[in-house]
Amino acid sequence: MSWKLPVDIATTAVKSRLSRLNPTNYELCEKAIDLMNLQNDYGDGRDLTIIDAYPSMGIWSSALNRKLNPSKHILLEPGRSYHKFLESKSGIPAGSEAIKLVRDDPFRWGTFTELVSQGLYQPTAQNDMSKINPNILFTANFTHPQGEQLCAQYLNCMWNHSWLFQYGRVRMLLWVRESTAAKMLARPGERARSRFAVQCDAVSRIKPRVISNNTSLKTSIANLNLSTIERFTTGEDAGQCLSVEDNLIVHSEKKKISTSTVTASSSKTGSPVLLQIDPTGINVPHLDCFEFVIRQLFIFRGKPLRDSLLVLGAGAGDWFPSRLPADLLDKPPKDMEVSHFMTITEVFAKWPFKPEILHDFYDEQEAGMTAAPYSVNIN
Amino acid sequence: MLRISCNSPAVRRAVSKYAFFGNLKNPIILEVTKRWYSSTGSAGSIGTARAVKAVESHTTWSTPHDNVPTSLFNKSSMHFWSIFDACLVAGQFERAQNLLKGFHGTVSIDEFLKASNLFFQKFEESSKHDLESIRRKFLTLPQEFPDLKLNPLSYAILLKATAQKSEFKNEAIRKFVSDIEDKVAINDVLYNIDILGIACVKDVIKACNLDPSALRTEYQEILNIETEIDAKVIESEFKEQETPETMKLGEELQTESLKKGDIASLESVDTFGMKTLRHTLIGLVAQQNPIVFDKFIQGKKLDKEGADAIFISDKHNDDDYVDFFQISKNLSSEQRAEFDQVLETFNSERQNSIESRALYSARQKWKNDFEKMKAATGKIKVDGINHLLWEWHEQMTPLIVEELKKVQAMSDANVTTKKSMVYDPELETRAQAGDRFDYGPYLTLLTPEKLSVITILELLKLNSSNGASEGVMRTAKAVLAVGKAVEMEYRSDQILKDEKRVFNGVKLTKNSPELRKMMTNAKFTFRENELTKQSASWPTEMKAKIGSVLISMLLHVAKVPVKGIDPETQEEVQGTSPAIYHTYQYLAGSRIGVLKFHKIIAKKLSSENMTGSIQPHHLPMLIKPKPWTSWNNGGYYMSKSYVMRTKESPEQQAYLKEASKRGAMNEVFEGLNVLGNTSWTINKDIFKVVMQLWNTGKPFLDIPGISDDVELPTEPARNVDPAIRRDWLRECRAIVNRNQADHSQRCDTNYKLEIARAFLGERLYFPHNMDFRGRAYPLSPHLNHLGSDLSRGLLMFWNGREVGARGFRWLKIQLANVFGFDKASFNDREKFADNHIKDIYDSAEKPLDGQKWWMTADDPWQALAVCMELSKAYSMDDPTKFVSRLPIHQDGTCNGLQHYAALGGDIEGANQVNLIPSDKPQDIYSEVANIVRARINNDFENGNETAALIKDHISRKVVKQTVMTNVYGVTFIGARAQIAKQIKDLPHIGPENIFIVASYLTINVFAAVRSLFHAAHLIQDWLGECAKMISKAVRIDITNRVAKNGNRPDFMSSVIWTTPLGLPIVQPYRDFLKKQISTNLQTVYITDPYALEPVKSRKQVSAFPPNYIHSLDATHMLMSAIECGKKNLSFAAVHDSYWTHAADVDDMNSILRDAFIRLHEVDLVTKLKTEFDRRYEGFLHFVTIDKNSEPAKRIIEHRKLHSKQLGKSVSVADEIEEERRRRSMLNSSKPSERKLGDSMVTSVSIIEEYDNIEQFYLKKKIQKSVFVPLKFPEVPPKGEFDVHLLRDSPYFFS
DNA sequence: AGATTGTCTACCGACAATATCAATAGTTACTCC
DNA sequence: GAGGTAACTATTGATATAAGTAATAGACAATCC
Repeated sequence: MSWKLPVDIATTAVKSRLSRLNPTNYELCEKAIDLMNLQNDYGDGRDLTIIDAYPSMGIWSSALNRKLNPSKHILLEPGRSYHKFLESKSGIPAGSEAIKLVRDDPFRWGTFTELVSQGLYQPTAQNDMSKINPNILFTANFTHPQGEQLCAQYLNCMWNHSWLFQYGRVRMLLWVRESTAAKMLARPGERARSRFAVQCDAVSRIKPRVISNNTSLKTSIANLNLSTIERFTTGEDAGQCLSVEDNLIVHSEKKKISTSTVTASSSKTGSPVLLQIDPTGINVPHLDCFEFVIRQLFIFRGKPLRDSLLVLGAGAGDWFPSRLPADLLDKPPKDMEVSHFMTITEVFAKWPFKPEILHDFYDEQEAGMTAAPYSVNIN
Repeated sequence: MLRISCNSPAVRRAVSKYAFFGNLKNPIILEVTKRWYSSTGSAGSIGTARAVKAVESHTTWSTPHDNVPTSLFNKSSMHFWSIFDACLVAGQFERAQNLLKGFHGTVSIDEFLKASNLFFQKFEESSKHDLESIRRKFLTLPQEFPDLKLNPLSYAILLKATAQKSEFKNEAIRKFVSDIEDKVAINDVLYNIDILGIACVKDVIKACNLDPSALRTEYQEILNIETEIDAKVIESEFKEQETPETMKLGEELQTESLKKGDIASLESVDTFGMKTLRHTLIGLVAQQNPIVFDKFIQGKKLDKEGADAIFISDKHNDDDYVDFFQISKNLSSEQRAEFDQVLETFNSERQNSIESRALYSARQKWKNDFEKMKAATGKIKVDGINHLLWEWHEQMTPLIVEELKKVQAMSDANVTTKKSMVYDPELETRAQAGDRFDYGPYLTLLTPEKLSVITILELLKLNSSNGASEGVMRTAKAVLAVGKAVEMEYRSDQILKDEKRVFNGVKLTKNSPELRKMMTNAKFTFRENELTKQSASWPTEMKAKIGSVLISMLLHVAKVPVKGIDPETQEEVQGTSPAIYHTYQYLAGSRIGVLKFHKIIAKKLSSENMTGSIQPHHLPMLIKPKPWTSWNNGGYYMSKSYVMRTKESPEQQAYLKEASKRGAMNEVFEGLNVLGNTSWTINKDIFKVVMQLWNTGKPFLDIPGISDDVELPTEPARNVDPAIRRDWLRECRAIVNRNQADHSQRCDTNYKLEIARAFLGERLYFPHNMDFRGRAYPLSPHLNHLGSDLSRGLLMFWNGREVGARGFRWLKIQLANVFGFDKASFNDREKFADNHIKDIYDSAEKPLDGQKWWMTADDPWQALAVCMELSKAYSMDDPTKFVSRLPIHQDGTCNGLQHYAALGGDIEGANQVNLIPSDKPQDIYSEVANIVRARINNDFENGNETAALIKDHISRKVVKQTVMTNVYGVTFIGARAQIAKQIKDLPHIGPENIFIVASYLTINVFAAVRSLFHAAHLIQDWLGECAKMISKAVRIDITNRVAKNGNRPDFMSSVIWTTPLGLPIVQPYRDFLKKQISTNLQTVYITDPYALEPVKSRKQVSAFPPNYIHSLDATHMLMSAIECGKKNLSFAAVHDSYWTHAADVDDMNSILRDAFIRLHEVDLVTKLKTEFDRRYEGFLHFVTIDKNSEPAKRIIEHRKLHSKQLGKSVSVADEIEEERRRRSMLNSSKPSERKLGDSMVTSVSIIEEYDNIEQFYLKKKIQKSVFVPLKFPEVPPKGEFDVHLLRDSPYFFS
């Protein structure tokens, strides 16, 4: 009951308003899956459920399906124009219970709770926390404009052990824009080092598995840092990642395909990158504080901590300097490791005058307007 | 073939005929003196190129036809004037001279002379320079700039120096006069009294034995007073408007006097005004009412004048202050007239004092409280925050002094470039030092004390402004507000200084009120002098820098005592925390800098006594506002006020200034003056009730209670479903939001009440100015009659009028109106009051302990006020003899639609909005609801399921907002949101259906409104269409700047029109050019107002119809105001709600009807079209036509050809250039060239060959962008409605 | 140059994102002819 | 002493930031081949 390649996508124009970058190179997909050695973690797929968000035409999905042979493969695809590729008539074996197309938008949290409540699958919490959750694999195409937001939110869930991560260390395989990947992968000291990357580092191991090696476009911060590419191509992590021309990731013959679906790299956001994100299952202590600390500190990402302490709250200048090592105080946040932030968080948590509300409730839209002098007098 | 150049004299005459219509003066501002196309110079590319360059060097407005000068709005010149002025006043003459050098050559010689004279003047005034060095300067400067020719003003400055600084004055003067004889006439020199000062002029007259009658006439009067007085010099009591010593720069002085405490200065000073007033009152009152008199004699706090009297006294008991209102009220009418006049004189000095000394009094108040607190040791609880403010102020001042020393050092070192700034790299960065070079001169313009007080006051005020959450405000806003406040204060100082220059040494010798009045008037005249009155406003970025320097100092020192737990010992410790700190917040991924008040401070600000924290130019006035005489002259006396709120749009300012200069706005000024001359007082009875409620700290009516700590719902566990957490977060946000809204409302109310308290028993006035459409607003923001129900309830007219029978009826109708019972006939409304007599008594007598019927009203406070009046009236034997002070409102019913109906002559529409007489008011909202209901029932019968859901829930309320906003051009989406909000709580419509139902309902409401106001919509559409054309049109007399977008030109023309009263209106909607400016605290992102960017076409279009209508309703209001002023009615207005005494309502009603008729007797729309035709004549309109149409094909061909000629692809600029060449040939004087022009082909000439090019217009798909000559659509046909009918329509305004 | 993608959606009173880094423009200092 | 260049700084421009979005329709501006 394997899933064949969809109908000849090269001849089918797909009209879509969701501007995703869809990997269309089936062979590449298979290669990537082999590289990740997924079979190792999921065995014969008998106990595996794949939750597949935004599969589009299902090229990547079919490769995954073929390779892992999951007992359930749930496709969450709200884009109507894609449905014709994902319905039984197109390559998917008719009557297959294993492959289920759900037309809800994975953007809504409700979509996932409904999967459970409607009995599409019954997740159980994982026992052996030393491994990746063998029963659930989450994959998604987050190359559309809201994709990065979803990445960030799911990562947040990882911190909170909510959403799928309440079941344990659920792996995520995400196709994201290169600009997103660059943010997530940046290491201390790199230009793109961001709050986002620290968050990733804190709770997961994250690796790019397919990247584009089109170095001619690698000037912007939106693209993967050259050193990152090197790291995964020729450097320390060589061989862990496929580095190909971007037209090999999407489809080489884009002329025949409607541009909106299969656009290759745009200079702004880059070509699609496949990320493998393995949660470490760690519980970050003082989560509220940690979130606050990194959010605030990254405002002055380039200034030595010593000079930007005030963003942590009024009077921070009196509390921290004596309680933190001098070399840490001299580091700017962009050069810090997760452990550094942890140290700062520790001290912050003990601070008696730390700001009371750590969440950012600032919201302009609805503020004011109540004291309107000549308010609308409704009667 | 259509020819554009219909610029014939005949047309011009036809146009100018419209300059007057009806009996209304209507100067259209534009005056075309030249043919526009020849204004760019000769034809041919070379000439054009040169012209283009000249044009680009300064701003151009929307159109060349209006002859509105641009030169003053040149950015670099603005910057020059502001920094030049600052340097001079700061005494940095080296740098100023350096600036002057740079200025030379970049401007006209006149402008340069002005600058040089300013230089001379300040140089002369500086104590640093002796006569010799001044003389030298007068020699060397003209040497350095040979084209600089001194004028009489220059000599006046030198003369003044000579007179003042010579040892043998008379001889020196005589010598000087004879020396300059051949260069300039001495009378011309003496003409500059504003420079010389009265004393000096007299010296000269005496020394040279001149004939004073040859001098400037308006000065004769004041000179005469003096001459008279000089004979018998006695001691003058006139108090110098001296800056109090403690406000002077210099730390020795400051610490010294601060330490010893100024209590003494607060003690009573029996001033002249006081004496007069007392005298008068003794005279008046002795025979009349001994009780009032006694009270007055014992009046404890009146002995301090002006600002001190207003602010320092806590008017908590009746005995704490003198109740002028009570006094006046109890006098007989002749006595009252006399008293009122004396009060005016008395108050004029107090007003002066308020405006010039308010900062000082605020500071005194803080200090008093501080010392009171210190005296009461042991008592930990201290009310208010004033003692804290005092501490901040005390600590901040030395920091400013420190900073000023650095600036002084810079000046001493004669640093003239930023590069040469010296700084200590240990302490600050190069950038900081560089910033000091920029802001330094400005900072020295005020004393450190003032700067510190301003900073504190501004921040406090900002906290109550909208959008500030609990103690949170945006840094950018704060920084600019402080900068602006500093500038304002500087201007006030300058005004004082100018006044002092003129009156220096002049002593009043006789204490007659008349004399003093003359003196006061003279001072108003001379307050502005030729040199300083045009001073350019400070650049925004400078304001930001100044503000940030000051705020960062305050952040540094402002502390608040807190209790905390020591982390080590776990003991409770007393400590201090920063009172304000700077941080950042995120808004949708964008970082926003904010300043946060410490919680303790924030709470105090929302609840406690704020006396002493209000800026003077935020207060009502004690005397009649200075009448408006020009765009920047009127309103407050000491602080500069502007007649229009111009949104920093230079084009608006330019038009306004020009109109003001041409005297086109005198009627507008007159109307505003009427509004300003209406005298008010605080309704003490209401105030007492409010205070009783307020002091509980509990919520009442619309006022939220003092918020305790925000209670947020408990945070759900982290690992719950994200949706739950999201909901929680949302809820928190909502709570925080509500809280912050409550907070600012409470702060705002606090301000209002403090002002009301301060003005208890006073007579007060609201100076008014306008928004850019001409609608009038009081200048004082907190407490005014435009404000909330509470504000309105607190105010009443100072003068009383016996109501009479009709007035009594109007008083009752007013009650029904404020209860929302305003849809009924007058008789029914009157009955409403009669039926509630019991309630009225109960409410009036026991507002808080009775049935509280008044609280059920729509406008409870105003209702209570009416109840109180009515109960007094009812309890009189003859209620018609009751003297009422309550403003009675007459509101236009859907005023916007009234104007539309009148414009369109739409009978049906006119009927709906009460333009046509009827025995019962029409209620348009109900009518719309009815139509909608009918439509929906019909659908329901045809089986529409959505209709079934909503059919029984269509109320007036559901449709009201949409009908109202329809006039403002609400879109379908917006209207649907409104309706969704209205129906979202209907239980039987599930949340999932709200959207569908709302959409369905909206469609029907729109349809109903359209059907009811068909004609109105035709006009609305026509206005929109015109606006669209204008904002999509290009001028061809100048080269358009290179568009960002290659295939679309930048559209630079905004919609401009003139109201029937002659007010030019310029829509300000353009892209802004925003820049990041680095300041001490953070960078701020601010707009550069002097960059004229392309218009926001969309906004221009959507805002024009409502703006036009509003400009008409503003006109109507001003016309009515003028008439009411002539008839001596007390008149106030809230846009389309006109107020007067009950007794005068009938008069006002007839006046406002007449005004409306006069306004609409003329075909305003046609007139507008004529104005547009004229103003935008010759423009090209950018449209898209069908690509496959014949003209499109021909144009494509032509472009190919053109492209070949150019050797590159044709840009829009090229195309415009080509057309310009053709037109200049067509208008050439040489027949040969004209012939050439006739035969020339451009893409526009191709278009012109088609009579009806509109047929090819296309919005979709296969389109081609082309230029067509701008041609406004014909106005929609006017209907049969005769506007005169409304004279007899009782409910037109009701 | 034309299709596609993105934004915005009621007037006025009452506008407001900021830190950082790369690239460019502008200066000064210094060398060499 | 002129000219040129290296070295440096100031200015300008581009970009990331956070992290529920929410549905609908239609015009218009911006962007990307």
